[in-house]
Amino acid sequence: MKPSILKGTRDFTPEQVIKRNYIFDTIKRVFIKYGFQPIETPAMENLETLTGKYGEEGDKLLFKVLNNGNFLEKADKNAIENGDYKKAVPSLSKRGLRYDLTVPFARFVVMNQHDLAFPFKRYQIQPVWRADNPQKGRYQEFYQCDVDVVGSDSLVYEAELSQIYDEVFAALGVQVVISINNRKILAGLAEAVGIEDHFMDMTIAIDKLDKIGLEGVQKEMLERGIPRAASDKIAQILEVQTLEVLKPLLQDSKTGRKGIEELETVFSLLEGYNMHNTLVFDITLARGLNYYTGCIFEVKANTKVYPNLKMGSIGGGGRYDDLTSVFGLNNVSGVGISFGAERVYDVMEELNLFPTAAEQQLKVMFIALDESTFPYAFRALNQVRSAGINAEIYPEPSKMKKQMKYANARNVPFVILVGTEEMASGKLGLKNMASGEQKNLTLEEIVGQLSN
RNA sequence: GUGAGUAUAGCUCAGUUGGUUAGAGCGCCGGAUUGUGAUUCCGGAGGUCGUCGGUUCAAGCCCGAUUAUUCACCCCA
Repeated sequence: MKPSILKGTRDFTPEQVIKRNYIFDTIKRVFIKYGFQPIETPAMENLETLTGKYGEEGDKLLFKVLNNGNFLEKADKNAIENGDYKKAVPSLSKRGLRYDLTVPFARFVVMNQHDLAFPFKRYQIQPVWRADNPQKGRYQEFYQCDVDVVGSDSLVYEAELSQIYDEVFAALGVQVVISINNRKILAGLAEAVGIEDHFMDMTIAIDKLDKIGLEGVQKEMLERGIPRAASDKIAQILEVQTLEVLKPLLQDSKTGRKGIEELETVFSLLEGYNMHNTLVFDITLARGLNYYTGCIFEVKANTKVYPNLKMGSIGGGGRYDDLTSVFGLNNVSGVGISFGAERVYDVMEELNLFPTAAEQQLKVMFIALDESTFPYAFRALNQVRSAGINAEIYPEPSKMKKQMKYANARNVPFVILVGTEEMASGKLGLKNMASGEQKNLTLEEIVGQLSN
């Protein structure tokens, strides 16, 4: 058969894995620095745990796992005959692949609530799966890197999460714009123009602003049943750039005032912190997910610095006051952000931001020239390894040309040549593959040189 | 789920209004050089033109279907 891999999935070459780990390691280091602890959850969850948490669209994109054994026996035959596939699903599949890391985390918190110290700060770096059609920067299997805090509504965490975004992208060398808004401000906006019942429609439309423009947003709002007078007013307010200007406009809305106050607190906590990137209040930031209740975040590569880059958001998050309640634990507030590692990778690749040093792992390769020197070279290899140097030996003493070619293909910085002369003198040939320079040195001298 | 584009050597791609034996660059293998890779020179291998069907004297090229893939919409990281 012809080998192939599934749509939207990828194999990774050693070079790619090394680069991906560079991103993961950088993110992890910052998470740990801010006091977050790692957890892991299974790739598969009870389908029931996942369904209904991401809206109707999300349910469609959930990967469902077919039951084992004779799954037809227990299938809901009525539903199947009536063509009601949605109703038939629970009888055919009791498991699904996780769609994000937040819902499994909420499940985890509820199940382990008696063993956790609150506020509980966790990070989690694992793959998730979505049956979405792939396109640029979008895959069916991809990693998310999440940090969340549950069990506190302190705004200090919003401030910390902003700093985490800032530090990670500073460390990776990507210049970003971190946008921050507050769902309460959007709620206040809906209140101020009298369309509380169309709150969702309004946020979905606003969320598309950078894609379809202000007129497009107005059009979308009209299509979604928001009266023209209200949409005009909203459009007007969306042009507001600062909290100071916004404040009087939302004065009549208690929720709106609270949202502004929260953002002011976050900004004041961050006073004196030396931000490497841009953190901006952006009233047009909405985020589609409707479980957010407070501050919301989104990160994009800075288009002023990289005008030709075409990539959507590379991170997002926010506060959700009641995520665990669907699993039976009420009044536990959480706030968290996520890094889209795959998109960060694509951005860094496009901008050529990976350090070349990260690609080199093997330091030296031994080349034995004949059968009699091979065991000698192998023992020398072990000594080099004992000194903590990454090393290997070409598996057979074949033609030097062939061995050199392999070393070159492997991108090894040094080779050590071992022939009968070298074995007799105890001085091995250390060759620098980049410069071509070659010196005869004792094993001790070689170890000393390679240890630098 | 909806729409558009693409499918030719291991990779990136040419291929004329349909007309002899389908090409290039890179890579791969061998040699120049039996103790030196990357550079140079010489030689070589490698294709059911995604798949199935149709039109035609003749199809890589035209038509239909199908699969894969890319991009966009919806939604999202």
